[in-house]
Amino acid sequence: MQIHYFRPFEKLLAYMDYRPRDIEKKWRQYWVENDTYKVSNDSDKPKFYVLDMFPYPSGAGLHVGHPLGYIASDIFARYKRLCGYNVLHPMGYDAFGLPAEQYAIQTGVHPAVSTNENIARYREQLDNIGFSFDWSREVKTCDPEYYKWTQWIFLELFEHWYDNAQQKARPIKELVAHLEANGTEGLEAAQSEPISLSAKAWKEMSAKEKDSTLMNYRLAYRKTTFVNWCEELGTVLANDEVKDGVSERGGFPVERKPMLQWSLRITAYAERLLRSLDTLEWSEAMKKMQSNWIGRSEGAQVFFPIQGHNESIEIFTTRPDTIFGATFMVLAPEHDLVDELTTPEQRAEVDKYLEYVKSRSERDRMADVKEATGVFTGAYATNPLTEQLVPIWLGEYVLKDYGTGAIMAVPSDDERDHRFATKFGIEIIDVIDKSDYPDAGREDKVGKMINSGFLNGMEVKDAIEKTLQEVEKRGIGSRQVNYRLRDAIYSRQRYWGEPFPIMYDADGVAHGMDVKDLPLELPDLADFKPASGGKSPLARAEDWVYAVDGYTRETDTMPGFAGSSWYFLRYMDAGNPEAFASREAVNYWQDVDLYVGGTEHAVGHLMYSRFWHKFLFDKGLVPTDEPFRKLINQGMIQGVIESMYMQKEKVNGYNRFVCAGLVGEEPDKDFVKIPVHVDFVQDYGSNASHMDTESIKKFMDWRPEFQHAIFECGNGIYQDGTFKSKKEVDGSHLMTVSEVGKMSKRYFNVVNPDDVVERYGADCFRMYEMFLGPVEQAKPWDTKGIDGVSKFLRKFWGLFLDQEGNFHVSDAEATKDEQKILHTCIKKIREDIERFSFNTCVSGFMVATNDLQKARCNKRSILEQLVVLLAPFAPHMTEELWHKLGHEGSVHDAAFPEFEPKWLIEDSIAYPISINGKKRALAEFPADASKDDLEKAALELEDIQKWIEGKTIRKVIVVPKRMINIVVG
RNA sequence: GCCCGGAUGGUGGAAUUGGUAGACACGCAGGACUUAAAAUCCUGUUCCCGUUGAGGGAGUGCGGGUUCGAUUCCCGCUCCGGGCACCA
Repeated sequence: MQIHYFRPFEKLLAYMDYRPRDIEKKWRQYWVENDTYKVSNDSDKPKFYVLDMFPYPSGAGLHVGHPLGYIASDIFARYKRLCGYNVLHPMGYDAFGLPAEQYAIQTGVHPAVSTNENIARYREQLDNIGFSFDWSREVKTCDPEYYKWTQWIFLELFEHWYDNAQQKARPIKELVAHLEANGTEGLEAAQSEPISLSAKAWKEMSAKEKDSTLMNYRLAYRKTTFVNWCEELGTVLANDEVKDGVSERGGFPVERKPMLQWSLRITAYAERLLRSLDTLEWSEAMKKMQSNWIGRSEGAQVFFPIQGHNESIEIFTTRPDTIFGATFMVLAPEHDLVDELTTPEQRAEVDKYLEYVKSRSERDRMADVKEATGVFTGAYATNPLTEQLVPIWLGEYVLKDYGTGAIMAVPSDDERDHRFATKFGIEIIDVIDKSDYPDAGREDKVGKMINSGFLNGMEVKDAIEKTLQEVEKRGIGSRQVNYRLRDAIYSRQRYWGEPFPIMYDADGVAHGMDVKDLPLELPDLADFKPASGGKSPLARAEDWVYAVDGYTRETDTMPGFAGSSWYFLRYMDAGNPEAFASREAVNYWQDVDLYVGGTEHAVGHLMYSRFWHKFLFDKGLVPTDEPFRKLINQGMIQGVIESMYMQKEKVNGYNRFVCAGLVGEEPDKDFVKIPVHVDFVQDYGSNASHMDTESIKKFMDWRPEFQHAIFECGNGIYQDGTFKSKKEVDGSHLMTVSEVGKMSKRYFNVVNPDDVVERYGADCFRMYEMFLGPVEQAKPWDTKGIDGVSKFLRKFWGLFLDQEGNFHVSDAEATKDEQKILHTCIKKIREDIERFSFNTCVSGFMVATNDLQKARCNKRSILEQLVVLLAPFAPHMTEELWHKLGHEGSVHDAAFPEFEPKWLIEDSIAYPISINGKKRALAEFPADASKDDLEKAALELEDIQKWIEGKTIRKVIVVPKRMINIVVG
């Protein structure tokens, strides 16, 4: 049949031929059969390590937000591979965690079972998207073969201390040797609290005493810390789970309770963690967050002697200059000296206050600063410089774990101290005259000292230095560097985590297990509820706890960040039974070149991983001091949340839903928002979102408890299948509320990538996720726009087809214009991938495809290069085209196209010409025109003449190859 | 409360180093093809005034500033998102 020339039918054939479902399935199988993505540790090529933050496999499965970062990193990994690198691009699962345990408590399903099911589901979903992961290196943190090494690293931390002089971790044995020889003399160690000890005293200690002394130095050690304890739930809660002093789940009272817990001495590494931030290619924001988290401050440690006691209160201040204004002291309510200090007269009031503070979460205590709370202990301390007596108060705004848990309060120069003093009528002495700085705030470090004895007349900066000298001279304190960073609490009273490889002997002395006995596997349990008295569920497994004669096992488990602090190293040599990774593997892969993940891990995971890595570096186990060279943060993909207003009170026993247009100014008073499945809502996500009569019927089928409810809108009232009209209009138009928020089961707005892939194909899904916007940015998901990308892919496919829809490319030489289209595209893709701007890559491909279609180009020399260029983005389609072009191997082993600038050289350039910065004309001038020529030519233009007529030309700015601006007055 | 981000047409976004604001898409409107629909192609689409295809004004959350020129830099706000140490 002869087909006459008209596009539509011809195109129809072309598009019919592109069947993503068949193509994608075929090539995915081919890749598996050919080990296309298997990576060797033995290669002549330069290495490149692209890593994603591994997911926690939740029961809800992946939604379209999860793969965003994975797609970006996959594109980058594939790009690097095409550029000739040996690319490590692995994936695994952060598989220990609370949700699985919670689920187990509710349903009795063992966390291992549900976790494995979830992992299987994740794997299916991931496979569906066509990632280039080397699955032979998969890790699961809950796998004993994996957590064996988590336990091993913990033991290494346990067996080391930090030498501040050498600035590195050293074996405990060397510390013991030092103590035996010299006691604490000459010892510069990171420690919980300063102790001094003679060699003799050390030698005379009992095993138990030695153990607790060493705990003062170990990098993994035990100490008492405060936790949010919920008696009713029998467990410790995260700050997140505590709302207004009660548990979010159940509303039970929560109190701050001291507990003996394992901690990691991350503070020993504070300075190094801070300093090496400079060497990282992370966003400034991310570095700043880390640096703020570490919170280095220089100042003075000062001791305030307590009147009538032998002890002193140690404080740290960054403003020693203001010491003459220190009119009172505030201790954290948990401070060790509180009990001792409190006078009998104040006892009752102090106890009442302590009771109140117990119910306050740390978050509340930091957030509620408007209203100061506190109580007087009845005791006084001596200000060591003024020798005045100052009252000692307790206040919840001072936190036990920050600094020394005590402050000297200077109401004149500290906002919170001022609020406190004002409320309780404590004396305020102005010590800085700020009259030269009218804009300065209370806490600004400027002005001249007054009322400050020997400091009077000095500028603040000099006064700080002078006070430091004076403090040291008088022996009442010393210069000190303080960090906000706290040691990481490492114990969890949970089941689903790594068991500690620790056993206690009859004296309660902690012993690390022998490495050959690792992994210490989690015992099986039928009941995952916490054991009584704040004990971990593991305490129920008595056979396990008392398995070794004379010893009891630690029953707490490790926290979520344990397994995730080193997983990137395991990928280098997954499955190695001899070591966490072989020396050769670690030396070859070195570190992660590109790490992609969410900002929500800004301080937690990223800080802990860096700390562990530095420790392993000290041990010579890894060759680099930092694990993640470059970091890219992906934004969250949000969903549209649609809800209807339902009146809180029922009407004649029926629920009443009311149009958002009818609820008045303060809808929250009388109405609650009931989330509606977004699929039911017309025009969802817009101001016009509404439910018509059909939508309401669907809603009632979905939520049968509302089948007799009243639905009222401006048009009328709908109930039990009948619509009573208020006007002439028939049918409901009930407005819903549209918000942007988390994609979550509870809002019925989750979009499963499988559904999108099924409909449009994985290549389309991948490119659409990228096309949505910059990877780093949060953005709402909307499937509506996906047609544009789908159309693009079919158009691209169409370039390879003749008018009959047969595959046909021409071997004729490409024209200059065609080369220009190609090389414009190569340049853009190369540059944009390098700066992680994947959304603009997609538009670059669209532009090239549109241009080539217009040029009716089907030249092999052009299209073949474009196929390789597109391969990282659309791996399946390009693989099909590559083979159709006659190649044998995979397109993913081809070479990435090189950019040749010669094709983009222009003879002339279009210059915008502005008058006073406003564009008035556009004109082509030769590319090599001089500044003077450009100025002259611009002024002569007709369009410009009318603007400068009768005016003075004050200045002409010519930026060659850019623009011309004429300033007239 | 503290720390870190973000805000550009009806929508997602582009503008890489201070130099043509709105690339590329979605949506919408009109047209071609079709018995019709789908699909596809073409044209238009920041807003306002004006209009023959003239021309002009405003404009990147709000208010100031620096500059020949500001989405971009500085100061002050508003709103939204993330983190704040046991969610992962």
